[in-house]
Amino acid sequence: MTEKALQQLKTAETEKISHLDYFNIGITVDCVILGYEEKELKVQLIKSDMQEYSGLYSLPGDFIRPDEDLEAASYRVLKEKTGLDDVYLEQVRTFGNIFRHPSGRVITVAYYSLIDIKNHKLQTDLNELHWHPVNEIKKLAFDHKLILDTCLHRLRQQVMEHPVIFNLLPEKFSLRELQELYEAILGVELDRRNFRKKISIKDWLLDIDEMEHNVPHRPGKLYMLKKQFRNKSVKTGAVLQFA
Amino acid sequence: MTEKALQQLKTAETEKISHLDYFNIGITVDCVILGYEEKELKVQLIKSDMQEYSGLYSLPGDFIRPDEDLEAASYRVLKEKTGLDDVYLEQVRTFGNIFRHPSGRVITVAYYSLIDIKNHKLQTDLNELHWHPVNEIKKLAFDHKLILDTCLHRLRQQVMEHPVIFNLLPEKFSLRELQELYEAILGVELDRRNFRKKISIKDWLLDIDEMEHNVPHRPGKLYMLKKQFRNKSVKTGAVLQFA
DNA sequence: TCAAAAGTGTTGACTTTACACCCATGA
DNA sequence: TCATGGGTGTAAAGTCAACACTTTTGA
Repeated sequence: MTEKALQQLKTAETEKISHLDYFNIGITVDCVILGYEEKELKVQLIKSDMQEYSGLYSLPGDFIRPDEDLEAASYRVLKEKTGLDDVYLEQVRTFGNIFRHPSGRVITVAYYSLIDIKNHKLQTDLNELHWHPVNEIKKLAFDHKLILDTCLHRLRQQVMEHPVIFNLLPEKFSLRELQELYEAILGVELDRRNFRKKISIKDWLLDIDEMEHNVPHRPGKLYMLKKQFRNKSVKTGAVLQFA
Repeated sequence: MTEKALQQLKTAETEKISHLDYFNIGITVDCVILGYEEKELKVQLIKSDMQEYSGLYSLPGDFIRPDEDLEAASYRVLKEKTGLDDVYLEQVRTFGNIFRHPSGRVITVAYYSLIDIKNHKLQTDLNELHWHPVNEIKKLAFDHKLILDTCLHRLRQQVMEHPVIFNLLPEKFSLRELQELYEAILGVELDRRNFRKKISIKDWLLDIDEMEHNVPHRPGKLYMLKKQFRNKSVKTGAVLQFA
């Protein structure tokens, strides 16, 4: 490369200046925080504090700080809203329609996370966030209904392929609880015998030789997810298919 | 809601001002433009014009304009680089590590698109973009190798579930070409008889009663993708599984 | 003793895989 | 006539879906 050609190359410094005009789009993360309780999938929502969407709920989110990674921003939102940090978190999609936010041009990166609602460290009264059954949500502020639906769609794909669903359950759970959770997420009924066969083939579970307590019927065995499958984001794995 | 409470709600106008500090992150789209030629999957790359990455290739991309949607930005990049507009395009993931770009904080939304290289409208000499076989790419500027790999991973998922692969082929193609393309993308060898059976079950193809020409062997029949499957982005569909 | 859920196998239907021969064409 | 790929079916293995009865516990 000649010296002249070298001079014509942009440097980080010159490009920074020439592109300053474009540094005027806001960028946020929005978190679809999902939990499971009373046989229902629930999501954390907050009353929108924008006049334009007064009365509607919205997803928790925040602007990304210039010195923070995308994942760090969504972990920060999660930590601020739930008090939890060691949670499953996954990027789903970025939403950037021009008029999606009344304050101006704001592009948002959507994440979903899976929470064990019964976790004793979970603090949802820190804020004005509350759990809402996802099946009862008809309308949200901004494009948050679309974001929620996109995350739920992704979640359905993920639970069929990876052992992520366990992030929604307590450490110890029965096969009935697990099956009911699959049914809640997928919106189908599953055959108990076939379900147990398929789960057993996966070899995800550890039989801890404990039983349920305080159930008004014959107690079931309790299981834990094997350590090697306790991931906080998806890498790879085999496919799980139900009838 | 009381009048006082109403006054405490943010308006779009007040929020815009309070958040101005955050409007200092650059946001771009990067396009993984894929084509298929000589039994190889290829991607369009340009010599990086940044001194920091001198000698390396990078993906085409550009800053998103404040008045343009994400998809519009990636279509614009595509149109500028290839001259094509009616192409398959899909968002894959957003990359936003703090130091991914030497010019400053730049978050990029990655898209991949599928191009018929033999399309007569394709103009790749408009720019300094050229086709590179994806299997020969070891290193790219920025985090573009990671972006490329992520897109290829998504592409492999998509071709198993949706009839998107046809965007890489000419309008009329033989079953051999189609099978070789699947093999190139998935990196596996497929059994010819089983492949044809599975494709036939999908009922994606129209037998147009034409034959190949100028092949040094018995010519095969030509097919077209049925109109109802000619989508320029993925919606839904059944799963295709190979041996 | 009743209600509720736990736990457990088999069969038939379907899907997937492995595999080989003759045919049509161009060189 | 040779080389190349086109075109086609079957059988065995594996997977999936449907289905019922006995057991255990708490109330």
